[in-house]
Amino acid sequence: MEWIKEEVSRRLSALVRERYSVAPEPGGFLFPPSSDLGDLAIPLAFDLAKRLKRPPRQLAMELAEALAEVPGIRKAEVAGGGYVNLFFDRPRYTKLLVESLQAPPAPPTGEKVIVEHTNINPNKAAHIGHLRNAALGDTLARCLRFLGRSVEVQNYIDDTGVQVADLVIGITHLEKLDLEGVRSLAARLEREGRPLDHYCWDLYARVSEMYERTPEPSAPGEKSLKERLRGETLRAMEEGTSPVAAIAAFLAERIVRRHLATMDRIGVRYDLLPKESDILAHRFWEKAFELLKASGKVTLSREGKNAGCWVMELSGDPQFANLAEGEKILVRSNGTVTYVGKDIAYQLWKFGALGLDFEYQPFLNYPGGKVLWTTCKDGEPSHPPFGGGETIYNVIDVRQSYLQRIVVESLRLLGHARHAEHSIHFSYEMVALSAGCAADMGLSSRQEGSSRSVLEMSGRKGIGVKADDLLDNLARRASEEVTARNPELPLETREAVARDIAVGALRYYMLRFTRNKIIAFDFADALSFDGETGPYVQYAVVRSAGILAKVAASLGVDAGELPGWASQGDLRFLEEDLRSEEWDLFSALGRQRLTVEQALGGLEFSALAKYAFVLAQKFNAFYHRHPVLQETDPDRRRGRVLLTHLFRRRMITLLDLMAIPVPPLM
RNA sequence: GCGCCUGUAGCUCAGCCCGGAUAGAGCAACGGCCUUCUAAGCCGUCGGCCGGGGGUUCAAAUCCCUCCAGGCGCGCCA
Repeated sequence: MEWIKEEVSRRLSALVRERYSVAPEPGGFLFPPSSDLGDLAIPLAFDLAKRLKRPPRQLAMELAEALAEVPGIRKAEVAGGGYVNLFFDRPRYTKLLVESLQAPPAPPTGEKVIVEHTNINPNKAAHIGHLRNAALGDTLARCLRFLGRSVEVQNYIDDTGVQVADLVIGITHLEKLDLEGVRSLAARLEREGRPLDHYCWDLYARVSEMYERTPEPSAPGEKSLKERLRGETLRAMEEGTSPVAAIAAFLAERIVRRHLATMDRIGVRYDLLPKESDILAHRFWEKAFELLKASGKVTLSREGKNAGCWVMELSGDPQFANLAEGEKILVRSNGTVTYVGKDIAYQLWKFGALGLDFEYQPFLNYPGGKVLWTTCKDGEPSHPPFGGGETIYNVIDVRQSYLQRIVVESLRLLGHARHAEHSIHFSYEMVALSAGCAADMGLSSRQEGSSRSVLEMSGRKGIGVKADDLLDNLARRASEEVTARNPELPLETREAVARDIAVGALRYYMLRFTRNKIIAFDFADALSFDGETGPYVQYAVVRSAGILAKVAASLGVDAGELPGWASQGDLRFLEEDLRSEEWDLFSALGRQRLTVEQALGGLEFSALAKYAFVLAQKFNAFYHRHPVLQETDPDRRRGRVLLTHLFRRRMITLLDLMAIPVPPLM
């Protein structure tokens, strides 16, 4: 696809310049609605018509005449009001497509990209909203690598925040446990097979309930129970030596490991876990604060509402117009730094613009040898380089847009205009529970009656669907289906296939919606394996393997020899039928790279999912109508084997970008 | 109040950035296809004032303005 587009673009530019004496504009390409209308459509004549004041159809005729000469183009037709539709030389295109399979992947370029995603507070189990974040972030990282970028994936751990503090309060005040008690609780839960993070999900919700039950302080100025407990606990956590701090550290680490296990189930892994406690310990904020003060944009507010706070001046953007006095507080009047402040420091470090670094140690070894590192106090002298990215993607839900804007703006204020340009907030809408789903769970959604109503999940209230539970449900459903179809297989095999299907269904579901659409989560939708779903796509790929295996067996050759055997055929039969399903699939398979580039350009990975689905649909249409094994014409038979092989190879690559596994059977 | 997002078939969504060919899928409903490479499949039928109005244009779901409905954000929380 690429070679032909480049050549056509070149010809068009030259033609426009020489014959019509106007500046060539990078004209777009379209794909005709169906491949019998052509393989590539050029709407350039419409644009020229406007500029030259000539009828579009006439111009299109002239363009078509010139383009018919391009090597690789079989013919050029004028259609509609003035489209030029190009028909590729099908055998030639197909040969090039097959050759492209041999091309080695591009080695990573030196320019480093950092993708930060997941970022779950380590005080409760991951829910399906976190799965959307991780699936998007992971697909982004995989696509960047596919296009040859070198990528570092970070999962930021807020191990010193109020959320962890609240959990600790639950342990110490509701469960009345000390450090030893927590350890034995964790051990007991493990023996019983109950995940610690699931237990904490409930406990955290109980803490919120307790706060709500407690009456407000009677005297003005008196602190509420919540404020008092949080204050005490956070202070103890910061001091770092108290038993409370040890409880917090123990729970946070155990829960992080649980999150990593959950994410590993869906194929998501990380390079580094930067911890908030280490941002504080390595004095990142102090350094960032110096820089901010030196810039003159951050000053101590002496009067008004924000008196006693260090604030950053923000103006010139209507979004910031609502800030009290046009300033954003970075340091509170009690001397503590806000979340935004810490995030500015972290973002500076990610660009290598802070002048400080963390210390590092391995956190765990993934099966297969990959090491996940974490920041720490006394690190190992030798470690891979972290941070210092050229471009940073922060995968964070859309509700944080405002804060992300402030962080980017602060980079600009510090004179890092280029870094500001390369700070990308990859935002997406939340996952909420559909009205029906909420009702099933005994909850009521905000607006009864309205079909679009949803219920926002809330970790604080314990409202939501846990990631593990959804995955378990999917695997159970898949297992039933696999067993119904393959009762003779050993249980172990059936379960392994079921796991692949569960992951495929989940990853596809999380990707199929555009990112600014709220996912109204519904069990019926998420557990469906029919139609536009992961299993539909997986099934097509599994079928392709089945067909290839049968062909290889009937020929008495090894499956590996099939591509060589198949490419010896004469592909001219593809030219015979304009509406050939075979050609339609070959043609679509050539758009893989283009699709990945467009998905990345628009940060819209639903396009990738859609493309995989369309390919699967086309493959289904193809093999239902065109038998491979029974075909008697030797060239067609080889051609169809080639097509099946090409489909399989391309789909495996494509599905890997979304971490959708390809099961050995279904 | 200000900012952002959403509104397309009964339901869930593509298409909108960058205007162009009869507005596409999936689910649901209905009717067909398993003695022929796995029916998680295939084929067909039904279903649309593209939220309303105005404008720009040869051409608008797509661009501009405006209104309506819904969601989110705007903390010395994160």
